[in-house]
Amino acid sequence: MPRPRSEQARQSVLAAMRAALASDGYASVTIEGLAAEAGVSKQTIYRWWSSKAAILGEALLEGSLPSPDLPVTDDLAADLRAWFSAMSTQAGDGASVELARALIAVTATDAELGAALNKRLADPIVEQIVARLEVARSRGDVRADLDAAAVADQFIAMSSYAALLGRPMDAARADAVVEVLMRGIG
Amino acid sequence: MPRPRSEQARQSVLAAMRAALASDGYASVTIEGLAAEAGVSKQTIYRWWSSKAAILGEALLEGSLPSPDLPVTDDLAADLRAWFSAMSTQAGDGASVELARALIAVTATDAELGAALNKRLADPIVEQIVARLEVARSRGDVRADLDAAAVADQFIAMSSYAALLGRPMDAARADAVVEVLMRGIG
Amino acid sequence: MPRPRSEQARQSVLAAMRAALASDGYASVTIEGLAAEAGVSKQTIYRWWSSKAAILGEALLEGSLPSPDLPVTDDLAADLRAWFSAMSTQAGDGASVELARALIAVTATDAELGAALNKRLADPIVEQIVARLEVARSRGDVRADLDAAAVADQFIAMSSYAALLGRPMDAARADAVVEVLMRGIG
Amino acid sequence: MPRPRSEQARQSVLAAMRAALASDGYASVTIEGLAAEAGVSKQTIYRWWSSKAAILGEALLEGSLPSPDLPVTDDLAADLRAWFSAMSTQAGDGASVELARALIAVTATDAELGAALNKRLADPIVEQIVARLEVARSRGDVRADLDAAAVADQFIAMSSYAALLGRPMDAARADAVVEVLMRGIG
DNA sequence: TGGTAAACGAGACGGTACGTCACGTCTTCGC
DNA sequence: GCGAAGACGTGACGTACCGTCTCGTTTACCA
Repeated sequence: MPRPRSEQARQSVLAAMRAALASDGYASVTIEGLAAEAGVSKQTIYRWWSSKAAILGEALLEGSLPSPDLPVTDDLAADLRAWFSAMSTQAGDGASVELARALIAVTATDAELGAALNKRLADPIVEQIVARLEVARSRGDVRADLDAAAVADQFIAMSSYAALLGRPMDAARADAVVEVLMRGIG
Repeated sequence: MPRPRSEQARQSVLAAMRAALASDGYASVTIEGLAAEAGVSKQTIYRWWSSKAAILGEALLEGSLPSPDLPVTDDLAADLRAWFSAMSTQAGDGASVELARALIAVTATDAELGAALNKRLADPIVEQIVARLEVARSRGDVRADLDAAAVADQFIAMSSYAALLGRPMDAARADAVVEVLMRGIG
Repeated sequence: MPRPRSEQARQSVLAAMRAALASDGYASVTIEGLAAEAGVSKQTIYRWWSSKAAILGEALLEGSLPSPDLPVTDDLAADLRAWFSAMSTQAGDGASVELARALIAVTATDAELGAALNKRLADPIVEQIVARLEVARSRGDVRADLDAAAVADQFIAMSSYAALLGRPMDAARADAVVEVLMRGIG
Repeated sequence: MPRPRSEQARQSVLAAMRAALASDGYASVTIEGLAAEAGVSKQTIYRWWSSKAAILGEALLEGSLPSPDLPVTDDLAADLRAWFSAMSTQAGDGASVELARALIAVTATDAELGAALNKRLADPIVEQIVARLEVARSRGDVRADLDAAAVADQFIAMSSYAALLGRPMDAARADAVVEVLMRGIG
C-alpha cells in the first residue's frame, strides 16, 4: 500500500552526481549539494544509498564508461590499435575522465567497494580481449602460452594510469602501448 | 631575525602523517588529528603547508617510496624479473601500499599536484629502466627502435594499478608482467 | 513542514548564559562554552542568535531583572525610599549584579543593541515613576512643572552606575539619593 | 648598560590605542593590531603592560577626559548649568564618547581595575563640586545638611549613563538635570 | 472510494572538522 | 639588554556537512 520508490528522484540524484563530478570533482561532491541540485531531500538519499560512493557506483554502472568493440580482422595488431585508440579517445573527453578519476578516488579510499566496481566495469573489456586473443591463438597469430588476462590487465592499467594523471592518451601514445605489447621488448 | 622554523615540528607532522596513513587511510586523515598526534598547533601546520595534500607530498618526497636497484647482468629478462619482483614485494607491505594509495587519492583529487608528485617519484625509476634498456640495446639484446619510456610507463602503471586495487602483486604475477613485456604478444 | 524549533534547546542556552554570567562574567562567556553547557550544538546557537549579545538580550528580556512595585501612599518620599531601597537590595545579589554588568558590557560594545535593550528594560520602571509622580502632582505634592522622565532617568542612571562599579547601594546610600532628588540642593 | 625604556614606543602604543578606540571601539582593539599600528613588537607591549585594559588606563590618565572648570559666581544654579552643559558638550564629540565607553567596557569586565580608574578620573570632578557646594553652603545658598558627594555622584552617573547609551546630552537635557537637582521634586 | 502506510520535501538537531584570528610566550638577531 | 620580527602552543571563532530525527504532505495500493 505504501507509495513506491520514486524513480524520478533516483534519476535526479544520479544525474546530479554526474553533473557535480564534471564540474567539481568527486572530492567536493557533498550529499547536501546533491540533494539541493537534485531537488530531493537528504533523507531520500540516505534512505536508498549508504554513502556517496554508493551513489557514484550506481551512476557508473548505469550511464557506464564507454567501451568500443574490439574488431576481429586478420590483423591483430591493427585491431588492437584501432580499439585502444578509440577507447583512449572516448575516455579522453572531460566527462569520462572525471568519471574515471572519481572511480579511482573511491577505490583509493575504499579498496573493497572499489575492487568490486572495477571488476564490474573491467570484466566486459577483459572478456573481449581474452576472446580476441583466443581467436588469434587459434589462428597461430600469438604464442600458445600467452597470458591473455595479463595482457588485458596491461591495457586497463595503462588507461587508468592515464586517466589518473589527467593526461589522456593521444593516438600516438596508444599506438606505442600496443606496439610494446605486440612485439615485446626484444 | 625572528625565531627560525622548528625542524622538529616539521618532522613530527610528517611522521604523524605517515602514521595516520598506515592506520586509517588518507581519506580519514584530519589536520586536527595530525596536529594533536604531532603535538603541534593547527596554526603551525597552516603556516607551512597549504593543504593535507601538500603534507602528504612532502612526506612522500622525504621518506620516499622504496625503489630497489635494477641489476645489470647479461640476462635482461632475469634482471627485470628480479627488479620488478623486489619492487612488488617491497611495495606490498602495509605501510607502502597505504603511501601509494594515498598518492593515488591525492592525484585523483588534484591532478596538477598529483602529476608533479608522480613525476618526482617516478622519474628515478624511469631513468633506471631507460638506462638499463640502453645498455641492452647497445648489446643488441633489444630492438633498436624500442620505446624505452613506454616500457617504463607500463611497469609503473601496473604497480600503481595493483596498489590502487589493494591487490599487491606476488612474484608470479610480477613475472607474468615481465614475460608479456619481454616477449610481446606474438 | 520541517521539525519545529526546539524550545528545550532555546531554554538550555538561555539558562547556560545566565549560569555563565553568574560564575564568570560576560567577557569570558564563550559560544562554545554555552553550547557545551547547554548540551546543544554550536550550529543550533548560530541558527537562532546572531551573536553572544543577542543571547544575553533574550536572557535578559525573559528572566528579567527585578523591579519591585512603587507603592502609592500619602507620603511620596517614603514611597520612593521604600521602592528604591527594595530595588537596590534586589539588584544587589550576585546574579542580578552580573546580569546588569553584562547588559552594560554589551551596551558599551554595541550601542544600538544596548540602547534597545535598555529601553525595553527601563521603560516599565520609567512608566511606574511617571505615573506615581502624576498622582503626586494631582495631589499637589510636587511642582507642577516637574520633569518626571528626568527624575526617572536619575534613578536608573544611579542604579546602573552602582552596578557598573560593582558597588551596589545599601539602604543608606539609596536613601541619600532619594533625599537629594526629593528636596533638591537648595 | 641596559637600554632604557623607549618613551617613543610607549607614546606610539598609547596613540594607537586612542586611534583604535575612535575608529573601532574597545572590544575590537587587539594587542596585535596595536603593535602593528604603533610599529612596535608585541613583546614590547607585554613587557610594559599587563593587559589591554592597562593600556587603556594609561591612555585615559594621560590624554585625559575633558573636565571644564566649575565657575564660582553668585548664582549656583547658573554655575552648575554652565559647567554641566560644557562638560556634556565636550564629552559629546566622537573621540571622547569612545574613550568614555571604553572606560565603561573595561569596568564592566574588571570591576576592580575599573573602580580604580573611575576613582582617579572622577575624583577631581567630585572635589570641584564638593568645594563649590561648600562655598554655596557658607553663603547659605544650599541646605546645611546637603550631601554634596551624593550630588556629585548624580552628575557623574548621568554623564556615564548618557555616554554608555551613546546618547550624549544636549544643553536642554543637561539643564533639566541641573534643574531637578537644584530644586528637588517637591 | 476511502484509509493507510510508506515515500517524499523540508529542515532542525548534535556533532566533527574546517581554516582563521588573537592570545601570551618564546627565541633570534641587530642596535 | 631593549626592541622588531615572528614562530610557537592554545583555544575560540563562525561555517560547512555529516548522518539522524521529526514534521506535514503526497500518493499508490487494498479493503
